[in-house]
Amino acid sequence: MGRSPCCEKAHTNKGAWTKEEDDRLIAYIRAHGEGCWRSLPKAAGLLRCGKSCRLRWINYLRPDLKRGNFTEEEDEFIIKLHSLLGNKWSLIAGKLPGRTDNEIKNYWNTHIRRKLLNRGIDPATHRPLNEAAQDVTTISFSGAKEEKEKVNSPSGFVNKDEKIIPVQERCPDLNLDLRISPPCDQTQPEPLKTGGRTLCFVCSLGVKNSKDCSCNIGTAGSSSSNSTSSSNSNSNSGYDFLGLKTGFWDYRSLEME
DNA sequence: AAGAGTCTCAACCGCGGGGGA
DNA sequence: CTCCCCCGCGGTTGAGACTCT
Repeated sequence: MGRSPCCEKAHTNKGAWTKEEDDRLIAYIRAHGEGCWRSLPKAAGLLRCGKSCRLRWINYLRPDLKRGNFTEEEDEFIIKLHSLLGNKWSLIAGKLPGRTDNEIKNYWNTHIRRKLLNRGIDPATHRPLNEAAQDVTTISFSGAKEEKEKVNSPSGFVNKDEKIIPVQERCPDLNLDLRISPPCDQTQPEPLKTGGRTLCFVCSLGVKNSKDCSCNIGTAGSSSSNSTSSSNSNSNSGYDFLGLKTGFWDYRSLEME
């Protein structure tokens, strides 16, 4: 059972990289370029697996990396992107030149999470913590006793930080918590404008030719007939980013997936 | 000064998806 | 169409650094 290992573990180094290993990796990639990580270690004379080489290069050795502290602007940008994209660290990193997904993920978990909590904002949903207690109906397959625990909890919001005492469930193998709530923010964010034209959020992120484009700039030249969700959704209704019309990604609507 | 506790972040792990055979 | 290989992603871990008592 299980997957075969990505490489011969018995003959590979693990743990922190040495200066010599770094130098070998840099020299090899400078000479041959990135790619084919599987065969790279052998070719470069490294006793590492390809994944480890890739990670080391992308997260630490790449010449275009911006080392150093995150600026306040970057903080806010990450928060905004996270509210829209969730834990899609690679997508977020793609919008922050010189930053890596791993770096942003670590920074989120160590700094921004706490920052948002201090502001009274739930980092997972980007909603006020006390607001989350209201207007959320939880349909739970677990016992009524647990439901009572939730009601009595200060926030009433269910997440892993809250110690909900498990009780015997009616369906021990099935744990589906479905929540229904109204959209958080009924007001639409102000669309960006460039040169007198209004950009939808997708275009403002630099995504080109997206079917989710609602301003017809990013999709200019492409047929609009094949887009049922975006074409009929947007003329006046704000963003339809990834199929969501509200301009605010409500993760609770996705939790049941 | 030293031990305990906490924080940070580089690195690892396992999984899912894309693409070629 | 299916299988297999490889890449890339997100979650997690743990060693070292830092702070507190």
